[in-house]
Amino acid sequence: MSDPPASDVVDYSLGSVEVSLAPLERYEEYLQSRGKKVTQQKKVLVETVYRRHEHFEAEELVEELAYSGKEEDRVSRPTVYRIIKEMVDAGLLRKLNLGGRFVYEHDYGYPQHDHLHCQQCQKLIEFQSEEIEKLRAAVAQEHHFQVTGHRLIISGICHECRQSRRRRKRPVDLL
Amino acid sequence: MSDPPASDVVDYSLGSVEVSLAPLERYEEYLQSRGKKVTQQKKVLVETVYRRHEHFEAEELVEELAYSGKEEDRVSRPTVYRIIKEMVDAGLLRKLNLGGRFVYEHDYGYPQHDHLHCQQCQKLIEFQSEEIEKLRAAVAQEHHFQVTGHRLIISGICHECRQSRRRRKRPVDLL
DNA sequence: ATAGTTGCAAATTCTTTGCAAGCCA
DNA sequence: TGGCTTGCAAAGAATTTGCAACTAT
Repeated sequence: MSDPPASDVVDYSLGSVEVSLAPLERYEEYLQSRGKKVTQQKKVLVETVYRRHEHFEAEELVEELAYSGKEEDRVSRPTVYRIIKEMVDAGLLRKLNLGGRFVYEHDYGYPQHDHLHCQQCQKLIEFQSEEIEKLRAAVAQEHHFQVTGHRLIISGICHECRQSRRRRKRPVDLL
Repeated sequence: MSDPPASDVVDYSLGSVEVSLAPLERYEEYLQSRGKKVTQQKKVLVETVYRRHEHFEAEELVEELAYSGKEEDRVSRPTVYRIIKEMVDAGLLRKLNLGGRFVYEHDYGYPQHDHLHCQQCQKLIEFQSEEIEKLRAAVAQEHHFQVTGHRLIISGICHECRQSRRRRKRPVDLL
């Protein structure tokens, strides 16, 4: 462990949302409300996951925690999976599907957003748009559907990859 | 096998798109252009998948084809997976992620659309909206991103499930 | 004390691969 | 014929489960 983020505002790419509790506190609140326990492993997971704002896969976390510095901070594979799932339920993490792969991202203290997914370099670019909210509401009303959320992933080729492609496609390079 | 659909227009929920070739013909065209072969198994898969317009999972198809009527129409598990993948590449099928599960749907002769996913009964409701096209284009331009497609799934509770929930929640039922 | 938790090993689920035999162009 | 395909059995990757030991409350 080490100093956990004080609380609220952090400097993330899309900014952040005002939250009154730090992730760990919020998680503890969730756990207590369900009669679940706050363990060393859960603290390690929250700390590790919130130490940086990046999308990650379950197995990446498993590897990182299998050989982490202090022995007391090591968490087994099954437990990593169990806790990740609990964190998703708790609203701390969000699970995304990228054409077959699952990645997780912060879902607490972070604004609602969607993604552009580069099929070439696998990069994820976040963006926000209020239009989607409206669209959601309109479609939902039409179908008497009660919306709880949505997932929008726009796929294609990012700026950088387009440039390298263009470069590779120049006549001179093709000969 | 049995009589394959004549060609173009069929009566699907969202209507259909004008296509000049029947799915099988289109697939054959794809195969020929790549020096791949048109086999009995591939014909069976296309016929089975296009016989009805429903979302299905790979394993459902495997089971259906493992015990199908005529012995000559049986297709092994690995082959079902291989051909499904090829059909996706050929543009006949589209692969969707539903929070952990993969389902496939027709992607040829069928209009572009998105889904409402009921978290209660797992039902998928299709809908169309031109708004998304605009949104896609706008976001893409802003990020110099070249769009090839998108996936939007709005999740929540469908009309029917809302009603049964409401019923279950009436005071008299709660006591 | 006691119910939730953990790690380990084994089991599952879904999908893919190696390879010899078979089939289409 | 020659190369793409198939089926079978086995391998894999990702995730989950049974269970005895452990720990937070």
